[in-house]
Amino acid sequence: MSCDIPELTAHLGYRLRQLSNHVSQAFSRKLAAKDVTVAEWTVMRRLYPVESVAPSQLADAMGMTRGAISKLADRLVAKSLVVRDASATDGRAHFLRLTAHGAEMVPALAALAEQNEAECFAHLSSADRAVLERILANAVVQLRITATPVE
Amino acid sequence: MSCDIPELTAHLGYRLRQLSNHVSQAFSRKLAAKDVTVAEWTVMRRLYPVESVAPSQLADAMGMTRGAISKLADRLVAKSLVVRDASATDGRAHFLRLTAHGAEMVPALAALAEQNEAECFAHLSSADRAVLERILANAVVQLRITATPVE
DNA sequence: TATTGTTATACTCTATAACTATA
DNA sequence: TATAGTTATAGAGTATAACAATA
Repeated sequence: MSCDIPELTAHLGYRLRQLSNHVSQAFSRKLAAKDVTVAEWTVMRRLYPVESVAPSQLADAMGMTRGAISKLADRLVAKSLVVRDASATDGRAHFLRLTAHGAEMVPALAALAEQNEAECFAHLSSADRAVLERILANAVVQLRITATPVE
Repeated sequence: MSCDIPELTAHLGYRLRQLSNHVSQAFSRKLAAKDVTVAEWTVMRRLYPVESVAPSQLADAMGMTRGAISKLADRLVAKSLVVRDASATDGRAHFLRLTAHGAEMVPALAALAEQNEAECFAHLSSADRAVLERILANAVVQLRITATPVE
């Protein structure tokens, strides 16, 4: 026989992706009702508590290229959720800022995030939930993961 | 203050996506050296132990549309890793099958999967690893997740 | 009519690299 | 010359829907 190859399901990476995709897709469907993608929500959530952020800062924080952030910002501007401000001191620099309309939407979107979280992890015992939280947080530190997930 | 919104990092879904993206992207980079994507590997791994599989079966098993499977198959055929056979009994039906070249590649690709798994989860204690395995496997059952993850 | 599979179209996200304007 | 940001291009993935051939 030629089957000395482990099953796909034997890999933690496979299981992780399976569950993560399910959770993200469920969230994506909820956000779609508000015409917002997960990437757009993540930007909005990051802009919400601050005055404004430079695209380059956002790119670093989210582990995306500046080109990708530019396109994301284009979509958010087209939806009137975000505006671009020119810097007063540096002719090259810009800042992204939530519009009043964008800021108003954040609590509702955050509620969808909470709802998704509740639905997807309702089956976990509180002990399992705590363990999973600890393992995931620790893995992010151990693997030196800095990027914000988008997909 | 307007900050009654939970941090992004407070969500299990966020952490899960962060780790899952890291693991998948690391795997994707390893596979790229062999000019294979994660989705292509998953198809190859599924074809490996069997004679042949219909595109529709593959679509169901992987949670993808038939159109998506068609495109994936096109790429695998273009790379001479897979061939399409016509069914002898049903003029509509086709089957996908690994070429000799494709089958030869599977063990090397499986080794990359093992290597990625080892690198990404080396920091886990064996107890944590067992717990994570149990939690993930149980979540897949509880949430009735049937699709093979691709991204 | 229903089913198999392909094809067309469109959208999101990704990356590299060329480009503009400014420092 | 280096930097900030945009834009162009290309590729992989997603989905819906139209289509051909066959059952």
